[in-house]
Amino acid sequence: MPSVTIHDVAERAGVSIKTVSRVLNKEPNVKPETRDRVLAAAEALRYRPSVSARSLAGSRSYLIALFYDNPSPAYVSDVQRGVVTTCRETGYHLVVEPFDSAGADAADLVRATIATLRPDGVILTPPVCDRRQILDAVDETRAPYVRIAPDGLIDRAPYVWMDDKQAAYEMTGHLLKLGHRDIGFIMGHPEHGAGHLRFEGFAQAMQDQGCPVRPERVKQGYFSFRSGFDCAEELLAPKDRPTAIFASNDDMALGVLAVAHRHGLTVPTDLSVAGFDDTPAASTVSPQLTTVRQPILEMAQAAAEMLIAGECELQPGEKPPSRLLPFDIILRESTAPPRG
Amino acid sequence: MPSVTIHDVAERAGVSIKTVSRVLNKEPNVKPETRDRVLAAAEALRYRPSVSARSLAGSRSYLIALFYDNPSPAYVSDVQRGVVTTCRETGYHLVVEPFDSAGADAADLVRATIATLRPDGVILTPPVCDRRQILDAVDETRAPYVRIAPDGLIDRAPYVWMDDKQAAYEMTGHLLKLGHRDIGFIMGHPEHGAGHLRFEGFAQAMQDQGCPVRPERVKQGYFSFRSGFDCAEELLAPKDRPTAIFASNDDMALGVLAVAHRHGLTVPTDLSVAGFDDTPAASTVSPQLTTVRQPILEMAQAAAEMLIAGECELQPGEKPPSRLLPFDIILRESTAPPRG
DNA sequence: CTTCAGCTTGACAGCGCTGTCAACGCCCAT
DNA sequence: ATGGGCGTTGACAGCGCTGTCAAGCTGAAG
Repeated sequence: MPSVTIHDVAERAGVSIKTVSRVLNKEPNVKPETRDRVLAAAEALRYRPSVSARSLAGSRSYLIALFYDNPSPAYVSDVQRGVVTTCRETGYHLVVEPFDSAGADAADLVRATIATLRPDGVILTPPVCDRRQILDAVDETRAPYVRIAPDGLIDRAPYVWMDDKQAAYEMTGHLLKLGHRDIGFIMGHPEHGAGHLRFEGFAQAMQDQGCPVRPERVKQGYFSFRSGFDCAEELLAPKDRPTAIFASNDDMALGVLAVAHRHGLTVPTDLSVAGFDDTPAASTVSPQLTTVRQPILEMAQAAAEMLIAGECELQPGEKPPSRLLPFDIILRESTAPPRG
Repeated sequence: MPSVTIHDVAERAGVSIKTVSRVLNKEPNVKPETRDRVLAAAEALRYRPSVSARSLAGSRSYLIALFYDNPSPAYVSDVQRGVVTTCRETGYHLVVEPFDSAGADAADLVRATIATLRPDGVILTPPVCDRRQILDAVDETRAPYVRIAPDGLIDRAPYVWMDDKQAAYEMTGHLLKLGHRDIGFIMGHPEHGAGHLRFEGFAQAMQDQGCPVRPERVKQGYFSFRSGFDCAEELLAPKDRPTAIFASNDDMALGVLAVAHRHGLTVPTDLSVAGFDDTPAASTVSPQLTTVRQPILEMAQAAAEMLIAGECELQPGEKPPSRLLPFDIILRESTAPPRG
């Protein structure tokens, strides 16, 4: 391969390869003039250090590994873009490992991948970041890792997150401020922690405004369009129905929209609907959905930053760091004051 | 790091590291008994060769790089899963590089990434695989690469594809067989080649059945929901309207559905609608969309196979290989015989 | 003018593996 | 018996870089 090596740069700059290495790694104690010569030579030769050589010789691999298991493609896509954005600034690269995190050999795959790649950091998204077996496997390799939006196990390892409860609180507040008093809520999958937090936020907001949360107004969904549809059917069929419905995610909110439509209810005039996640569909449907935007990209960026900065190489007993990122309440067409 | 090296395995098996290397790389001329001893030792030690060391010492990096620029998340997700599936069987890993392929520094990014990573293969998806600048950049690095569903430049480099024209031909045939004679067509983005091919397939099918393609029935869309919506508006507003509409992709077909709905038309009774791509939304909406499923995952798998098998390391003048994969026509609820 | 700290630089030894090449032993043909 | 071919194995030299360590130099302090 006709590739240019550090040697070529050293020769052209009239210094030793070690000095080139110093300059490229921004090590201190290099005379500015020397630095400039080296930089010029590297530039002229379009020199790019080999990741393999660096990782073999040094203590960094310039690789971040992302393990994920089938969250929505849009979610994964955002995560990847976020991570890569950060990586670009620092010469890092992202290796992706989609896999079945519930499979029998999931932990082995994680161990094997980390062992061969020796990434400087590992990123885990839900639901991978909530599986003990996987966390154990990663721990075993001693590779630094961050979890994105983990559901509990807060003290165990570093993570980045957004405040689901607060977001649900504020969204409910929005509905309340609009004048709604009778609000239906569709819960998320019982095994998914965020679902629970969102309900808590809802309940808290209602309580703070002196609005009772009527049990028959709260339905158990599963984050799917279908479950949203079914819950909405139960909520909207009776004569006595809520003036607004807050679904724990957009897919279910879409189900609510469908049911409202079937029942001849106009959204938002007859019924306000709020979702959560700001999925692409949320702004495609008509009326466009009022929802909560999760800072997915930002969380991913933050995760990569923490890893690359070395913030996740913990001493035993050290408290794992974490970062909280702000969400956005996206007001669109599906919410309005109640009729009358 | 307390990681086990090839040395440890060699010691445990009582052979030289070279022999371990032979066994792991499935080189010939190793006594079966020796092979077994080595394998047992490697197994016992849970040995995993270091990708960096292998790539530095040998001629393979065990890395595949995927460059992509914002096709839909679902598309990218499928591509990645396909590639990774193949990678897993052979100890390869996938590095992803989302980027702005139209940016001024796009080619540089490609060059730099390939130079530092030295991947054994590069995969390019639309629209990246259609940009001359990018192809030139990859060529320059002499890294083997495959394009997924490229739009032309057929002789230039290896690729995998599906027959868009034939698929559109067959889908149109389906509509025709149902009894439709007056079919509207919504074209894709003019700069996206698949769009053109799909139109050709449509036109060909119409012609073969002696159905004239009326110019006012063909609208220029841009693959977006919005553009589909607008085109459908033009198609459906007049009294004289087609009995079926074939949109070049699902997003636009969804737009058609929305317009039909606004106009009080029932799909498929009053209007048949066909899409292309089989996006997730296609089976979520009501009525579910009749569409064409692209073998995205399979194309990605094939691409990785070609790369790993070395089929893409071409001699100058050698004809680039390609693989054609079969699509599926997915018949769902949105198409039916025309009224009366 | 000497001393020593501190800045700047380079020599050198690997990192963990593969490619090359040579050595060894075996079996068959002569 | 002898030579040649080939299956099997290991020694060894790097791959392109970083970490270590020491040398050379400078300038300030004594």
